[in-house]
Amino acid sequence: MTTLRAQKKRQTRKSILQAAIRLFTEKGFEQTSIEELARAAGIGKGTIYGYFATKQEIFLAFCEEEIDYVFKHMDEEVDPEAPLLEQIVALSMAQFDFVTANREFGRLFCREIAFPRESMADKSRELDAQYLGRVMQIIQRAQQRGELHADADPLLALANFHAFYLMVISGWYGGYFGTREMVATMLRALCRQSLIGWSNGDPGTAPDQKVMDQIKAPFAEMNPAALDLQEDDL
Amino acid sequence: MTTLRAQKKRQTRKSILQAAIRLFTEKGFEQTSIEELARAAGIGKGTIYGYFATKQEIFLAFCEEEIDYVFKHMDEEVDPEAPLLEQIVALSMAQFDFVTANREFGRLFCREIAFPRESMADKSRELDAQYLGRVMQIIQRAQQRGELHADADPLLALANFHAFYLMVISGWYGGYFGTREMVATMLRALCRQSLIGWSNGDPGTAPDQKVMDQIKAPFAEMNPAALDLQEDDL
DNA sequence: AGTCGAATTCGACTGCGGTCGACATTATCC
DNA sequence: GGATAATGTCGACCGCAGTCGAATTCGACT
Repeated sequence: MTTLRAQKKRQTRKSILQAAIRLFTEKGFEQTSIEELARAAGIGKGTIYGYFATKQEIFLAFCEEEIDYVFKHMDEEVDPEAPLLEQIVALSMAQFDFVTANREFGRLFCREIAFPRESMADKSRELDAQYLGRVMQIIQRAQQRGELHADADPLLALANFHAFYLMVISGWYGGYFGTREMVATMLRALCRQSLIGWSNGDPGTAPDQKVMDQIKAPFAEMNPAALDLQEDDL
Repeated sequence: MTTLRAQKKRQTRKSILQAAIRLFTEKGFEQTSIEELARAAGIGKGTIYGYFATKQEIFLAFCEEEIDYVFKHMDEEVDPEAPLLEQIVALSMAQFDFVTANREFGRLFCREIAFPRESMADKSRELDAQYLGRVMQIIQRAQQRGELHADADPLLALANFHAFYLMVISGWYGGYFGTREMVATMLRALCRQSLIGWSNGDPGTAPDQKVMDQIKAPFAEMNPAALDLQEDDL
């Protein structure tokens, strides 16, 4: 018995999401007010809060829709028989491209995923499970075909690669890696280095030294220079 | 010639920061309104915006004050002669303890540091340079005394360890690591594993298997289960 | 000292996220 | 089918971050 009420509710929820997709894409998340969204969905402002508790929650629902779409394509782009390093880098960079397609959007997304507020933790975990699950799959396949040590801990490997992914995105937003190429190079260098400890045989080609130098340039002065305290207290 | 104006300006800035430290500590960042802050600092609301462009900026300035204080103590706790693994873990966990002393505060801090908005990028870089600089120092010392391969790239090592730090904090906020012990164990396991590839000789004792199992438990079902798309479109 | 321009202070005002309680619609029970 | 409870809907309203222009204070120059 799908009651009339339940039907309407689903319909309204969909209207909101469709309006969200349109407006967020058109004018961005922060630039779209709840009132606007409600009007576009053909309902009153207060009604929205019967479906989503906060604006952030609408954002996450929006992401879910988008990311479903993206992952469908992503799966086609990663060759399941390529070396582990290549698969990891390809998948991570695909995710990176999606996230940073719109800088502003990506920052909000990363914040919500990496450091979710209590109330969003479940939704957030659900979302990056999409990504983590795929990495895990890649790792397990690599282990099955003997590319990874048999006694290597897959979960530790997953955490390892996920850490690198997080770091390069953070570095991108922090301005440490200015270009996509630098991000890719750094990611690959990190994964490769760690695979030396994890894998049997050659983990992959070394990173491009020119790009690495480019990355390093701004860190020239980071030796012991970080300690200059000001003294103008009281 | 320190003009009267400049003196007043510095004084007012300090009043704001002192009020911020008191109020943010007492009732939290989100619970403190700009108006309140202004009143506590003995000035009008609008005046604050002559000193800080946004509320976030006040937050970062507040963090700066706090973190200066924390780092002074932190330096005393890390033994510069201990094995690299121990130093990295000790420093990272000290930072972790500081950041998560107040869960709410820490989340805002991490978001601002890891994924800063354009306008905050400089301030944000300046802040984590405090942390990164110390890690770098530890790495370089380890390399000098031969614990790390001479041809290991220090910057890559820095990125490597920073990635792990970011990941465990993110995991903590995402609810993957419920306790401090789990965070420490995971961090140590990751660092140790990567040091196998980086270092000469034994990188350190293996992680506590019981805690690792504890961490793994929730991931039992993460094999290929991440792919269930809903089909209620149109 | 007196005057003018620049810097600073201030609170009323705007816009927005989120709440609330009055009202409307649908389900349930006799 | 009619009465009552449960569930949805709505926009006026609240609190707060950030803006703006009028008013005030300060420094420089005569």
